[in-house]
Amino acid sequence: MPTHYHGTAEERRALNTFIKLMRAADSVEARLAQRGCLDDLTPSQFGVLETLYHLGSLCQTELAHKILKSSGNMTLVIDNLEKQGLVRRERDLNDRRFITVHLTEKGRQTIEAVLPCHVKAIVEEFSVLTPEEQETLGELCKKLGKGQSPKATLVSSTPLAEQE
Amino acid sequence: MPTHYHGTAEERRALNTFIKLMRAADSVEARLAQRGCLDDLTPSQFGVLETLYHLGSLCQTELAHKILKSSGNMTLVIDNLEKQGLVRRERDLNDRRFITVHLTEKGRQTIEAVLPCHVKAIVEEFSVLTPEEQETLGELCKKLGKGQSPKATLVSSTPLAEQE
DNA sequence: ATTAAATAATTCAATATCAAACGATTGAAA
DNA sequence: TTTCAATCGTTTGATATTGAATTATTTAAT
Repeated sequence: MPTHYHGTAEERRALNTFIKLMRAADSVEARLAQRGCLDDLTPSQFGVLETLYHLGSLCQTELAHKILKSSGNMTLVIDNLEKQGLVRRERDLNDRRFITVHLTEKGRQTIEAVLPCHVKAIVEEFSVLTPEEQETLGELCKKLGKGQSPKATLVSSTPLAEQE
Repeated sequence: MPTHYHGTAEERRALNTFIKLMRAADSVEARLAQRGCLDDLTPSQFGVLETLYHLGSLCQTELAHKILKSSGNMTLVIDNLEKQGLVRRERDLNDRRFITVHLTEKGRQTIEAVLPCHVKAIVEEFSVLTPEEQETLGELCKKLGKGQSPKATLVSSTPLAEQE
């Protein structure tokens, strides 16, 4: 029956902050998912649709970079979106290695139907913080995220709002 | 060629904070993973081992609750840990519905070998923030995470450090 | 005591996710 | 021009993840 972690004050502070950060991110994400705004779309699917909607057609590698997933994963996500008729693949004629992914009309309608509800939900989630607190949180997170390697998550990494 | 999201100031503030929060969480998590401290352990596997190490033997439902995953998922994660000889299942004799999961000697050695490196990595990640900034970040995240539904992530949800 | 509701773990189907290996294509170097 | 390196997308194998259905067991209610 071992006891809990004990370390220096510095270690405990970092660990506590780490845990709270992760819990906050997960909590918000889970509650957003539970609201059901995203309907049947998985987070990655939503991320792709939203990215295409806001940035226009992109190739798969760019898309993977935007939602910060692997290229192999992107193949599957696009596959599933294509099955649902939400996106369309188009081989690039200039450079046949590339495949451009387009939003279909149905895809556009889908993202437009989902977006307002999702934005509203996010605003509600953050309403527990004052505007100033939100600014502060944003600043601190930015510093923390800045590190060396760029990585982020699904929905969160999409250009829903601009990163400065 | 649609443009980016435009909304009220309130909406943009919430969206920006949301994105920065998610990016920060993902960045930190990804960089921690890249350091390779966790060796071959997946985040969930690490979470289970660490929870057992710090809290002692638990049944699967408790374990699932601790690392905030579904019970179905827990079955698989424990399966894989058992294959590696890191944990051991034991049917509860008083209530045969329960299965207690124990850390094996090999499991204990594994988590003890991995933990110091991981803690060190977390401290390094958060060293971009001053102690005060870490406290502030922790406070704000706590408020945000407090919401109704409890949810968190793998490693982060483990009792590495105590939640107050 | 028998039945009904609740709970624990498992299973299943679908999707996600990565890393690594691979095939196709392109562009640059020899 | 031929070859080589780089890049793109796909495939594969392993693990994760959820939600829903299922089985086993226990507890509570009748």
